[in-house]
Amino acid sequence: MAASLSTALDVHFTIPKSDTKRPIFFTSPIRHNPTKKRLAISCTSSTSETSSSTKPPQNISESPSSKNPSLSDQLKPLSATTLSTKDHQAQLLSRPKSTWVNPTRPKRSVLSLQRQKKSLYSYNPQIRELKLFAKKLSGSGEDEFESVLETIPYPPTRENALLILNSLRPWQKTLLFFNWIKTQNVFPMETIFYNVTMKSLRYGLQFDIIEELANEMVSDEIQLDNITYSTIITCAKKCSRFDKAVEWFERMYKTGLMPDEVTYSAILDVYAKLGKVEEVLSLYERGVASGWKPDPITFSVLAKMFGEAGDYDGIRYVLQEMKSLDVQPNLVVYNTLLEAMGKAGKPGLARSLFEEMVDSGLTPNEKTLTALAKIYGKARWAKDAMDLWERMKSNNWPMDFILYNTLLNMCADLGLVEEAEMLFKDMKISEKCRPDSWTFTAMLNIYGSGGNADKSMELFEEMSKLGIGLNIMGCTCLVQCLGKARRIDDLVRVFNVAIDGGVKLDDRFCGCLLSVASLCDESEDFTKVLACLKQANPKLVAFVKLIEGEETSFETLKEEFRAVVRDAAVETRRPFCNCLIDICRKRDLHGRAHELLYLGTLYGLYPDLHHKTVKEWSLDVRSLSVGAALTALEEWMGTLTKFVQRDEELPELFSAHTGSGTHKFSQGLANSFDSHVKKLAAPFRQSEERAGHFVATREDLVTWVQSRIPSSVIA
DNA sequence: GTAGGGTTAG
Repeated sequence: MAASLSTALDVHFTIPKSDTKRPIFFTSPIRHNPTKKRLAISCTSSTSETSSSTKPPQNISESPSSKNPSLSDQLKPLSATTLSTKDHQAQLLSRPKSTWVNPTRPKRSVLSLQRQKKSLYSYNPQIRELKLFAKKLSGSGEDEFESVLETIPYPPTRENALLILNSLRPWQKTLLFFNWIKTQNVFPMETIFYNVTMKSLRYGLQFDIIEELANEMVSDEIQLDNITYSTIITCAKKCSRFDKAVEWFERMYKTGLMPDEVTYSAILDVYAKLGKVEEVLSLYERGVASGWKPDPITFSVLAKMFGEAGDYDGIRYVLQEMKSLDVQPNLVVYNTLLEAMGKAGKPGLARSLFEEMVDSGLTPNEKTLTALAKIYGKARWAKDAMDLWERMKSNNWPMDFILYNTLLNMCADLGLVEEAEMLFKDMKISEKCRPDSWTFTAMLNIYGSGGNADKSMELFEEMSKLGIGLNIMGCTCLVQCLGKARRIDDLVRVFNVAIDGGVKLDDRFCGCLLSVASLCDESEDFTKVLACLKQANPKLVAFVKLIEGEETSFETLKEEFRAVVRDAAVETRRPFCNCLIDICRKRDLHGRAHELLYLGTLYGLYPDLHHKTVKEWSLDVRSLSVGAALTALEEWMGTLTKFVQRDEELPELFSAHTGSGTHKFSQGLANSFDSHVKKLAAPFRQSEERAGHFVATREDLVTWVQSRIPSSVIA
């Protein structure tokens, strides 16, 4: 992966294929930077240095083949004057790691340390009337535009036109006005007119038009400056046209223009969003080596990138860099770092970082608190969550609707029903944070997980009244809850409302319906649920019918099961199989249940079900439904019976791992398992040392197995 | 939204 570092950068900076020159620019800073250690951590296969050593020695005197010099070409004078080709090759050969830095010359810059200056506006006494006119123009219809244009209160001089252009929106209006100024021929078009127009186009995500304008600038010989390039690059990024962002960055270098720190951090973010971590680090380090002191925005870009990758070492690197460069994180940087800590699974460090932030005198905003609430919820840190909540209230920290909804999700994670109800009430009486579909989904999750079907249905009715649509997640929670409460008629009603509301039913939802079907005792209910499921997934229902058919052969079952599994989303395959086994057991089709468990194992849905060491054999049923777990236990006992019959060697200990289910709402697989082994009088007992494990000794198990084998068989 | 760069939800 990391072998791509030097090659990828070469490509990005458009080094002609025929040109094998390895620019010195690409080799220097890493070796001399403290981040080398960090690179070594993040590169598992090789570092940039080893990757460069895999390249053939490169001829630095070779002339570039392209007309417009690339960045590396621009830097050619440096390399050409400091080392002859021969010397350089000798260097490369004598040192497998080909990094070389000229000790006598300063490093060549990759960015301009001076930010581009903006021109100052002179005061325009007609500002009020011109802004009013711009507002009128913005609000005019397409067909009125020209007639409104004629009412322009002052002649479109350069300053007047710029003022209007700056106040126009949306982008269609800006573009119309921009084109109109061009036709007036009152003054020559300058870069700033293009920049202002492009900015408006960027709000409208109109990358293609921006690119047209940029090309027009090139052909009309109007200079593109750093503001033009950064606008083009960020627009391409917002439109997910990353290739275009990189392309324009390269073009800038080729024309001989150095990026300033704004353009530079914009392109860093492009590489970051592409997940090109090594490239980002390399660019960052070269910038620093050029004398650049990155600002908080840059660190925010880096932190976000490492957060997305869940890379804790990277997050530490960002913190360390800010410290060593003496850059104080601002609120955005803290927010990004907190989010990143959450994604890297470090709730404790997020907590200390938050305290550090507060101690530094910063006041958390909605985003800070949203990040923390999410982290504490996912980590199931109820105490910290409640402390945070208290502080939010006593300090009057800001709230918005996303924070409210995140807090509700946190309540769902922690099983805090009353607290959720309080928040929900707060939202209803608030001005700005009225409950939306996310809010109701969170509440449906909370009541649904707690098995409160009455409250869930109240929410459902309330949503209908408020005209808030049910989404697929809320629908799934509701159907699951109603299914568990055996309120099948309500379930069908909800299902129909969802269908009418255009909810797109996914495999998870189908799995949920299938599990409800597996719970149904009454065949009438079973039929109703399958009728719903048929609308979402007719093949699945056909397969259920096939299972029930006595005449269905194993071969047919196998083929059709394969098709069902193949068509299902990966994460729903095992749940589907679990539910199908449950359905079999519920309908006394035990033979089918065993066939399905076999097929599920055959198609890899139950990897790691069995584990064997010399001393212990174990069965891990944690990812199985109750029916599937019991089927697996029976299957296992059958196998052991054969072992006993054949007098084969057995380990001292047998164990079954059910898990103990720490979540407040989790339904105990352990309990069902316990009652089943009691029913079978099997010698498995819940282990006191190992939570969530049932254990049996060889002696007890063999005795039990023998007691079940008819004497004729033993004889 | 003062010609340009970074952060919030299954």
